[in-house]
Amino acid sequence: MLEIALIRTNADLVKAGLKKKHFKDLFLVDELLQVDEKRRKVQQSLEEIRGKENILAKEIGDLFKQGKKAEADEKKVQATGLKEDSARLTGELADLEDAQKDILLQLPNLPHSSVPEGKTHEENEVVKEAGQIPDLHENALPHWDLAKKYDLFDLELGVKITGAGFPVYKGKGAKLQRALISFFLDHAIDAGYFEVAPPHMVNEDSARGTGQLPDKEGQMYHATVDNFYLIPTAEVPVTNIYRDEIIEERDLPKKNVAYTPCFRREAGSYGKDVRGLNRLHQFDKVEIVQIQHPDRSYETLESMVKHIEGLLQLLELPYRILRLCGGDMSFTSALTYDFEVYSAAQKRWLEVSSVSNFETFQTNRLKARFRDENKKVRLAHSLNGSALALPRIVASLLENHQTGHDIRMPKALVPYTGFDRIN
RNA sequence: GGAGAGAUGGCAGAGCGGUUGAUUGCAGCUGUCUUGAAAACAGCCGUAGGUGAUGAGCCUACCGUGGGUUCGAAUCCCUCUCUCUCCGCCA
Repeated sequence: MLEIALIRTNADLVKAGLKKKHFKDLFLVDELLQVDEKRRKVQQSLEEIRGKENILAKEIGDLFKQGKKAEADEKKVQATGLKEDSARLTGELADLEDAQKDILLQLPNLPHSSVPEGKTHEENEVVKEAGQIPDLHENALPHWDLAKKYDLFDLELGVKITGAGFPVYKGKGAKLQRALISFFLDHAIDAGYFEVAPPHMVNEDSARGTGQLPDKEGQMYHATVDNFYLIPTAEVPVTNIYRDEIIEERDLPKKNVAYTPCFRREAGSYGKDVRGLNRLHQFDKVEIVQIQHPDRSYETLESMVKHIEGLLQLLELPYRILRLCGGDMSFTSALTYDFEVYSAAQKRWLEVSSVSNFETFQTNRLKARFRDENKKVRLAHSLNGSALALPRIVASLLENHQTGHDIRMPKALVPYTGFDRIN
């Protein structure tokens, strides 16, 4: 959620940013300013009346103590008269506040100045491409066929137990999951992240805090009896650790890493995008989250990019880093880098990580703040990134490292898997 | 799931219809003293919104949540949530 103060003082800047993000309803900004002005007027009149009511109430109390009942009753009549006005204005104010919030929730975050112009993913900027794309033999198999050949996971079995998009990992496939999770967690801990294992379900407040609600409830599984949501990413429970908190500046940055399964309904997906492990309803992911001082959040973003890049290098996968253009960025992000690995048998790039700086967009809604050197309470910046999401890493690991008679494991992973090839 | 008790500022803990945004203690901050520290003493010490200059000051709101009663509610009534104790069930 954008800060109203910024919109009030820099409406043109806000509009320019929204335009870069290809946000259509620019008129909302002016509408918001009008509502805000009206709201403040109503609030002022209401507070004036409330002030009078408070004074009267106090006077009545004093009169009663002095035993001057008649005078007190007279004041009571006055106070009752004020009540009508204040009740009316209270209702008006609540409506205006709702209207203001409603518009505010519709406005996406403003893009950072380094965000490239553009509307679709085709205009994303390739910042870097690295690693060797393997020259596979002709009968190289896509990962879903490799899974059958080596008995690594079974999607049909998942359908029987649950439904489409819920794979059953088996044997070395299952162990590979466990190995990757430990591998990712250990490297994050080495990089100074503090591990947390959060709940896999969250309440409504948390879902609202990170922006899944009110808009994206269709994306989440909902346990209606208890009104809990299955998390679509660890970002939700981990970032909510800092909801309604004020952090001392010396305690920044807060660096957390968490492994969780992620649950996404992914309504409307189809075709080659969902084949094999390309898109699932349940998958495992290790997520890194930071709460940082506004002056240092972009350095932090770069360090997160470096961390993720290091993981891909250790896994010996060909990858590229994209800086997303304004139109392709998420609603909440100010700057996003996507990481893609090349899946050599499918011959396509698969997104395995997305790392973003949200600046104060999330923390404004979360009320995640810090106390700066002048004792002033300010909104912190929040950042997060996948490090990494497992299924597509597995897909690309299997495809890129297949030899025809087995699949080689990258050296860095062997201590975790306990085997150096799948055959 | 059943019965009971409770939810107040960073923590502990008063208050139970009228200068209570809230006694007090601890923690924290500033000053005096000290070479420095400790101790002692004095002062400060919640958040949000509005208005001011992103200052001072002033105003309003907030004592788990949402309603209600009243001129006035942390204090009374109702709803929900959560915590604790006991019983039941259980990985």
